[in-house]
Amino acid sequence: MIKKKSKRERRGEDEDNGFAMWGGYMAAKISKLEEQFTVQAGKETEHESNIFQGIAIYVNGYTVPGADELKRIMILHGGVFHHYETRKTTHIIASNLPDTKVKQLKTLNVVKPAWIVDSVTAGTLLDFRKYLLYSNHTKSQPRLNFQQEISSKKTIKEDSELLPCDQDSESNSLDNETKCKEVDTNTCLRSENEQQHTNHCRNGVVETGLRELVKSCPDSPSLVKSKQSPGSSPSKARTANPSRRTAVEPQFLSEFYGNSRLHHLSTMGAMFKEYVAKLREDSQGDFPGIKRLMEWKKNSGIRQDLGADEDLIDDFDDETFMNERNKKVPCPTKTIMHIDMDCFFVSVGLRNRPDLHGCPVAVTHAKGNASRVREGTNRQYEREFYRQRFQTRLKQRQSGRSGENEEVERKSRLDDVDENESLSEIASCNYEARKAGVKNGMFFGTAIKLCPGLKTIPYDFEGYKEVSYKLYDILASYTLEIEAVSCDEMYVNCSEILKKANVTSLEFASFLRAELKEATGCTASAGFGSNPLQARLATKKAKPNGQFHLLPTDVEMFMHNIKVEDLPGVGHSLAYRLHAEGITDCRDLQRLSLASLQRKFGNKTGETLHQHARGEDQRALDVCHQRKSVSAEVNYGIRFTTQREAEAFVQQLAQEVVSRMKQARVRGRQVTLKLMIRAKDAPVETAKFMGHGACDNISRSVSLGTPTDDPDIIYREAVALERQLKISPSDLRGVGIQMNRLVHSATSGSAKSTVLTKFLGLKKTKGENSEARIESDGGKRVGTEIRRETGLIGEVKMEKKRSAVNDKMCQERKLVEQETESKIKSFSKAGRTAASCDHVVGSPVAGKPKLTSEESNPIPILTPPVEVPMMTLSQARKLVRAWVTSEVNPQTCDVVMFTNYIQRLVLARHLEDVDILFSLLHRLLINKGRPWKAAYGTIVKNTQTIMQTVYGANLKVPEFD
DNA sequence: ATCCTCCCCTAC
DNA sequence: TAAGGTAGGGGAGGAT
Repeated sequence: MIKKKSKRERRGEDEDNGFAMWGGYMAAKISKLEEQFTVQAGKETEHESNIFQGIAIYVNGYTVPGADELKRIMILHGGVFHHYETRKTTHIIASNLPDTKVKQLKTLNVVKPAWIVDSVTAGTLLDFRKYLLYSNHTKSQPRLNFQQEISSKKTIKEDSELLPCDQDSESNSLDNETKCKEVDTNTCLRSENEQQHTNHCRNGVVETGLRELVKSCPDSPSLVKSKQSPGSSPSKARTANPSRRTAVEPQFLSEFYGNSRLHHLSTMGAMFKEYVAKLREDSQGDFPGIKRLMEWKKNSGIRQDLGADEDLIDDFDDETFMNERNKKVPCPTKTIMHIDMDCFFVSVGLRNRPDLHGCPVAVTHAKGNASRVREGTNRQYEREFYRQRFQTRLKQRQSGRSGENEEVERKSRLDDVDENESLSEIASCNYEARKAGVKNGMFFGTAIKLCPGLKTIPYDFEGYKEVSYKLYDILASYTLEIEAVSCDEMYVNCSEILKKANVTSLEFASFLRAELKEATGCTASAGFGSNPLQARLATKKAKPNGQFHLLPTDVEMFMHNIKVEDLPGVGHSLAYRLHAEGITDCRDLQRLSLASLQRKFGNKTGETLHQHARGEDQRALDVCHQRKSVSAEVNYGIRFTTQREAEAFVQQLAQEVVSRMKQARVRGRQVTLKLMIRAKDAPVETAKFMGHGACDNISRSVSLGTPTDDPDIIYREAVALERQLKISPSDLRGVGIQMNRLVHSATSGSAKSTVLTKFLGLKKTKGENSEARIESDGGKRVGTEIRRETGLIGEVKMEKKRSAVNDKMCQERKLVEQETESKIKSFSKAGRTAASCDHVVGSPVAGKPKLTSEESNPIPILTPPVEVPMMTLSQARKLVRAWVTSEVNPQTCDVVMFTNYIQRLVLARHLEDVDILFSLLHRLLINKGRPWKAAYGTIVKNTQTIMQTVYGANLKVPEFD
């Protein structure tokens, strides 16, 4: 991509090569930006400017562009990026913060990411006050009034002051009319201009309001949690149909991911694996932690035992000293440390809650122990269903195998909750709660019965991340022989540290844990051993807030009493099977021969059990991890009624997977679709609200000829697989897309994609489809009624052929198209044609092993691909403005580009942005001639097409008479 | 034997 | 109400 880029730059801009985007202005702007990034790609550390001199940001939560990108921008332009908020942080960047969080961030400036982006675009540091996410009057009256007003009139309107602050004031009141969105009447409401001006620079607030409003339009039946102040009533209208809070909603995916503990757990795990790899890459080989440790050791005087530094360790309980003698034993072999924060989520959550000190506390979404009873649910039935299926599977597995099997009772989590009690899960609970029998993963309904005094605290995902960074940063100051396990847990090869600082493992642990406590306010436990297994078991013994070194001489005895379920790799299922064999601890396990273990549990599993039972573990630390798959799946809130809804969701997932692949800089050669399907006879209404209930899991995969990160291809492959399975959409309970057989791109590490280059990258490969569509509309004047997807595809593709000879078509795009064709051919060769033109036009597919011809309905091309728009609204607005003002008549190429971008916004379900852009364009074109207005009509038409595909409805846009 | 696909299991 | 994700390992059974 970089090569192409420079070629383009040399060629100049007047050539309509598809890169000229929205006219000469665009090209000039972009090549300038690209130039910057090319330079930057070559030398990451080089500074482009010092715009952000003296600015230190901390990114809180999800932003566009993301934290990584903002970090890069900051570094590039002389600023500082903090992974967590420190005293030196000058600004917090956020797009969306709950009020409680804003309150926590009292004094600091919470600024929208557009401040950073716009400052770079402007080449100078803009006034951040215009980008404040919340002004001092967070719940300002204007907004309140605004809400009341619309609610009283049952009308939703959009404000013209949505125009970003940096815009000139050419907006006029006309906007107010044209942007009106009706809810249930045809009347539009204009709000007072004065009020709008009050709001003018509070983009965050206004946009949030808008987001909700736009979503409430009938065309996009959405339900977004309203964040209005109490008393404002629009939210009431929303709750009229509460059952719609499913994956059908455009915002579902982000809202779900934003609240899913498991999602955060996973992504943070991956994140810190990457972080360690990056630290290793960037390391200069200096480890200040070792110096600190040596200093401490020196100052702790003659006494070498741990009592030397009372201050440091008096927080720790007796566990700290439990095998104090160990420290005198020299350790000839490798020393592995396993370190793990104690009940991580709770610890982090309790940092600012001294009032809860000593109380049993759990982190959960539950607000109380009430669970609305819904018609058709039957928890006992579901529980019985799970039990029976488990037994059936067990029998299947045991058939053909020898062994006397005891019937062991298997507990279900549903056992201890009554019909109306909360099924919200406990993500983490502290040791006070554990004493009462509360466990992680338990339903709140169960937990509160076991521990009536249980206090609950909310999730704080940003807090977890912040503490994790501190944890990793501190550890990385000692060594980089680290294997990240998760956000709060890692293995560390300590051999070097102990040798260099001449300390014992437990001295190091004491020092380290005190340091961690100091830095994070949370306690950690550490275990040492000569391999990861031993270290891990040692940690288990050390917990909570302790440390333990399992010495080689003690391993044998130690292992005897370890329960099988405490061995890593032994979970519910294997533990059950072992128990059924009468094996409960490692002593039992040791009595079995390797061969018999392998016979019973499989080769590898048997061997692992055999070794682990003896405390053996040959595994080396994986310090530079490379991922093997990327996936996104949702098994919550999946309630579709139509195939179209299901496919639209698959498309969102494809997009999600792609953005993760891009971040990880990988492409995949295999697409796997994972579905959860309501089991036969399982109740339609699940016990858990929006849960998946009793399901059958199905996965189907497909190999591609070429590794891809194209959302379009992935989407089509996934949908092809889904169709093939012929599942009623209403029975779907979970959907996932996984990419396997990854190819890691070696070069892109330094050539990170940027806001604009990502955007452009898509343009270059994807321009042809939308161009075709434009041709089709412009040329044939297709009627206004909605075309069926199938017909559309055929049409589009035919038109595409014709458009290939269009002399407007740029050289480069033709080239790309050829490439695409050849790519397609290679797919066919691999036996897969879902991505090919043939398939798309609906003709039977030749040489297709899996799809029979009658199944191969054309898959709607929801092209352009659903890339999350990588340009901020503000940037897009500037470009539109520049486009219209710089050209006498619109160029086709630019129309294509703009349409493409708008379509992508629709696919990414950013209707609010689409709306704003249309209003802007409409306003700018009012006094323009016919060509411009025709172009506008074309853009609208093509947008409605994609609207139909995604939402099944048109978007209300301003029109010319 | 070895590979592939479709599971299942485990861990956080 | 509730936010049941995600990566990796491995087994069974069929294809080569």
